[in-house]
Amino acid sequence: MGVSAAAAGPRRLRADAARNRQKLIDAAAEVLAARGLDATLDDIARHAGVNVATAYRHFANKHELAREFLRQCVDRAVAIAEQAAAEPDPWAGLTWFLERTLELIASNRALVDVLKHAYGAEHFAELLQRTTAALERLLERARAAGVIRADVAATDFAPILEMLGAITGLAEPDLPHRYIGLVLAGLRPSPDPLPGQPPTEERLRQVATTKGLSDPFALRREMS
Amino acid sequence: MGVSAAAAGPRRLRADAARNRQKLIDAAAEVLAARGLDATLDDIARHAGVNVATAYRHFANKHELAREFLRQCVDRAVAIAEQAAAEPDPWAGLTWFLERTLELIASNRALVDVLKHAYGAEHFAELLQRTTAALERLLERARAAGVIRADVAATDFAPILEMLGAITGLAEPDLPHRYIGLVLAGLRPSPDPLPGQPPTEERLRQVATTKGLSDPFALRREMS
Amino acid sequence: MGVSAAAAGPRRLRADAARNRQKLIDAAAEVLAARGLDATLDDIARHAGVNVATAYRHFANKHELAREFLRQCVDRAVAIAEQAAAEPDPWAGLTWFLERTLELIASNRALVDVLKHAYGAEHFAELLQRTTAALERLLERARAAGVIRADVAATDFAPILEMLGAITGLAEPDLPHRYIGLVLAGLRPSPDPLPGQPPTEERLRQVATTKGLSDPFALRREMS
Amino acid sequence: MGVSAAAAGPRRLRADAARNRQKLIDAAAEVLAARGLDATLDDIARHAGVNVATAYRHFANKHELAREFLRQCVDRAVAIAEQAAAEPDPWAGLTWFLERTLELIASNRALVDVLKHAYGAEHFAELLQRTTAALERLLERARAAGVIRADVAATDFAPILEMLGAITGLAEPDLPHRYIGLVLAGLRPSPDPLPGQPPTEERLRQVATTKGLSDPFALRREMS
DNA sequence: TATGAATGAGAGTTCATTCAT
DNA sequence: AATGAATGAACTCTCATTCAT
Repeated sequence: MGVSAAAAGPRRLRADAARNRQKLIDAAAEVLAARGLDATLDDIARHAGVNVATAYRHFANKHELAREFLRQCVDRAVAIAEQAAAEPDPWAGLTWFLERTLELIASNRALVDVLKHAYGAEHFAELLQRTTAALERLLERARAAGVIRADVAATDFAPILEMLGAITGLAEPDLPHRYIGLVLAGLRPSPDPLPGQPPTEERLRQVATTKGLSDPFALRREMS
Repeated sequence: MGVSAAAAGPRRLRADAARNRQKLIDAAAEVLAARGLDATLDDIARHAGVNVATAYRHFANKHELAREFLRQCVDRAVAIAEQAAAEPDPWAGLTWFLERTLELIASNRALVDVLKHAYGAEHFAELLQRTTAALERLLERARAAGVIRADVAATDFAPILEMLGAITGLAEPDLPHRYIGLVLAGLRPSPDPLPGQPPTEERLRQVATTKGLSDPFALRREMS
Repeated sequence: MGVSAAAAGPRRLRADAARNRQKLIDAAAEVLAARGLDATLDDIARHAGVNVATAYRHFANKHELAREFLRQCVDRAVAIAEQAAAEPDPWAGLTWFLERTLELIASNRALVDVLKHAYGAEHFAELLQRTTAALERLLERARAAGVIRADVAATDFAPILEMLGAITGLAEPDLPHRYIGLVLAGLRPSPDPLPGQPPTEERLRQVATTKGLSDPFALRREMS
Repeated sequence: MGVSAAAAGPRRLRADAARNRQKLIDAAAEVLAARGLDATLDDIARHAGVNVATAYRHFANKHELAREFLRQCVDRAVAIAEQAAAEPDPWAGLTWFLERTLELIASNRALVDVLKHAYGAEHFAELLQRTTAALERLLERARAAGVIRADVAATDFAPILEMLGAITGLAEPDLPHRYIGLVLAGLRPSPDPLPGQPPTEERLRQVATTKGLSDPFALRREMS
């Protein structure tokens, strides 16, 4: 108790600075969602009601700001997985997990959708890593209850979420819901096993870093 | 008759002009695939071995060139659907359809993947429209044979392909294959119906134009 | 004869482009002279009556434009040295060499003066290299005539010119003239030898690249 | 008496404030020497271990801080001149004067060298003014001893130092030394007088303010 | 008094697009 | 019809300087 409770993050920010920082992240969410990764930092800053230079005091560059926003998304997603794991009925938990997570994605869909290209995949991987334990517990119970096919692993949910994420927002609420249903049907016990093996965590990490260029300034220019 | 009889299509091009046009489209495919939508028209033109201004003689702007490329992809996809419909075993036909189409997507994945954000969805819709008849024949036979659930429609395949398309390329060949399997499992007959209704064609068209901004210069700038 | 006479430089420029290119170099001379290396490319371009982007078509960046201007200076200086070497009276030739060269420097003094810091020294070195032969012939004759001290070499003139260059312009014409006289007096035959040895060409080259940072973006940022 | 008696100088500073002030000047010396005039005030302040805003409490702006540093250099140079004037052998005194002064310049050469362009010349003038008396005494004795040409005046040493200063640092120690020797040889008695007259103090002052822009924000922007 | 944060005003560079040859 | 050149409009990022604590 006492003072220590407050001493959390790195380098306690001044009250107004912290406020601006969050305003920027929120603005990033909105602006990036609306206009995609090409939105200018200037616009984001204006939307936040601060000067661009202020954005640069808080984030090394445009990409860092976007990354920070994704980081907050991941935190929220992890919370969802953990809450789902606590659900008594494992199938209900799984359903709830997919729906809530996709709802989260949908609420800033354009953003996540766009960001995935530049560096979002690594966050999906991070999401998975931080989610694996909870999901595994859930799957274990589901398998025990015989409500899910035996050959699905926690790591399968990274691709599954990415797949479903791609159509989240296709139409406000109902359409994606239909395909969550389709996927859930595919997860039911079945005599025909799924082809291949679930991806290893290592593999997902590779995929993420291959797809979302870690250095967004890589591959440029041609033969000139 | 005479020469004029041949001049059917939109403004018969001189042989070399037609060649340049296709060179540009091919270059677009390669360059956009490698560097994404941000690749400059100048680079694409250089890659094609022509001058930028020449590109502008053929395409109103950068976006039209990209669209033209997508149009050619759609043509190839339609051909796949029609061939699938001719397959005697309907389930095999369906499987083959999904695999071939995703293979097509994968082969210029980076491109399609990237373009989807800016104006690709409308092409998925177009793909669907031009595919519906063939797919419907296939589904009809599958339903009759009892190998597929009754509540799936041809229009469901637009979202399904978009979903699977999102992970095509996640890892060279096998990983996507696993989730095609998952989706196919979900398509098998089942007592639990899918939630909601298949999208109408009209709806898919709306979705497409909402998502892929028809005017890429829309929603720009703010209160300035 | 014939067409070939015209085919000189690298990549024959279109007439107007060549004109613009020279306008830019001239503008650079004036603007850099007046405002130093910090003058903006935008100002230079405006002064030349063209758009900044046009400047970028001709020069990779601000530094290349400045370098190009210096290159032209060096050419003119080399011509002076060669003309001086042709002078029958070696002492008169030497005097003439120093005066003309410094006059040249003075005429865009602020520029040279400023540029020296960033990358000019390398041009002084180049100047020397391309001048050495002519100067050496001149010195040889002067030594033979006994009008100059024996221990001065052609390579000494790089530092000497830099020294005198530093005060060229201190006041229009006469003041520098006085110190050219002082240096010439110091070059007269004398029983006391100069300390040390004349610099080797190799050494001058090192000095030049040490002083004028070849990579102007080197040494930046600190411990952050 | 009492506290007030001590408050003589310009606004007696609190002990810690005075310490910060000097820390800033020292940091300026180091940082400007290392990175040139373009070093940011922020970096200088960080190097000094204080905040930028603190720098602004002490100095009106970046340029004032740089000037202050130069002022301290001048003080040290004046001390050298006075010590040289006390040397019994006038030629040895002169030699010692040039060498020590250039050593001083060399030790923060990059700095002096860079600063000269922006506003340093005025300090050379100030240096001269405060040095003239001592130098004149030295020259008087040298002329009397017949070891120096009769037509050199104390005011000639401003340009001479600037000249030599320009190559100080060309290579660590020896190269400049060689040209000090050259200049000293030129100062020896000679039948041929130097061209022109030594500059008047008035003139040097003009030169200084012409060259080192007193208002660094002068001549900016163009016809816009 | 000293600090952390904020800001306005560029600077350099790039690109889609249009003109002149 | 095709090219080389030109342009205007941005965009990212930096810095000297000023507020608010």
